Amino acid sequence: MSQTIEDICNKKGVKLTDQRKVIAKVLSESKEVYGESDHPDVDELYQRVSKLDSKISIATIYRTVKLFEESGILTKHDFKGGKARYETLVESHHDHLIDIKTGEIIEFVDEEIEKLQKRVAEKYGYKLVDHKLELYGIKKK
Amino acid sequence: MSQTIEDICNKKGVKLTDQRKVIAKVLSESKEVYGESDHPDVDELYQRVSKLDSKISIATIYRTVKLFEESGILTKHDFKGGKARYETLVESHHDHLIDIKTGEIIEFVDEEIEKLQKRVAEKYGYKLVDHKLELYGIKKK
DNA sequence: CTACGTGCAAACCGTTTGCGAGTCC
DNA sequence: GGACTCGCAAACGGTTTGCACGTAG
Repeated sequence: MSQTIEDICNKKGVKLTDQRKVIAKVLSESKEVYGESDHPDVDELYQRVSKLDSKISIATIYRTVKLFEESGILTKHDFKGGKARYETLVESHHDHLIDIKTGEIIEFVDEEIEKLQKRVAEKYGYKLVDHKLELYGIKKK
Repeated sequence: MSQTIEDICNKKGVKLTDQRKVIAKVLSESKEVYGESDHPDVDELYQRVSKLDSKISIATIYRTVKLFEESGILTKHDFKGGKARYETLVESHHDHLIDIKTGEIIEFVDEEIEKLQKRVAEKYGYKLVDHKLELYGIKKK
């Protein structure tokens, strides 16, 4: 049922080169290997990819990541700290709760907030096409 | 009642040099001159400042903007597009609705969303210390 | 004299790009 | 052959920083 990155590439006519296959593999393994809330930046991806094929350049990572983003495989996040971070797109949309101490990320969905956002946009005469909600918190002991 | 940027600097022990006074002036005039939803980036600030004193370097703008941010005078936003944009801190918190066509920014507050955010954080055992909500929309005709 | 602020230019860092070489059809 | 992809190194753009020179106390 769930389609692989390779499936999506085929469907969209994106050529699957060896390098892209390696990157796709790293991406699809991300969540399993590195935890559910894995949001690697390009540098991290580069390092993970390098273990499988040390010949792949960081420029290719950048190009592929952009390509995958345009194909709807990845989403890009500009969290605090300059570096863009990526995650594989899942069918269900979610927002992020970020631990300001550890950087740990928790994904969540809140239907009520979603609805309210739409309503706010409409109140100002806009059609909501996208949104970003980030909560920053400290873990209670 | 409302304190000026200079007041805040005095209170915090931030030395008010000539350059900083000019930058403070530009900032406090921002909303009046350029509209309520003025969120200039460093480059824009530099240009506005240059009109008053062309000797002030862009490095000083960067340093002052960072200083003011730390003093709670400005807030920094990392909207889409690489450049950081700033706005003078107002007592009432608000979020942003951004027109993806024109870049126009509408500020809004929604108490209900605020409350829900707090609740979500708590659900995961976190104390909410900050948040960012950006809505991206298209104007309806 | 000491501490700090500034202007300038160089460095920095994440990201993009031009180019020559390679690959697939 | 033509279109595309890659690795490399250079370029880019926003931001920071080292340094020499003020300037204030």
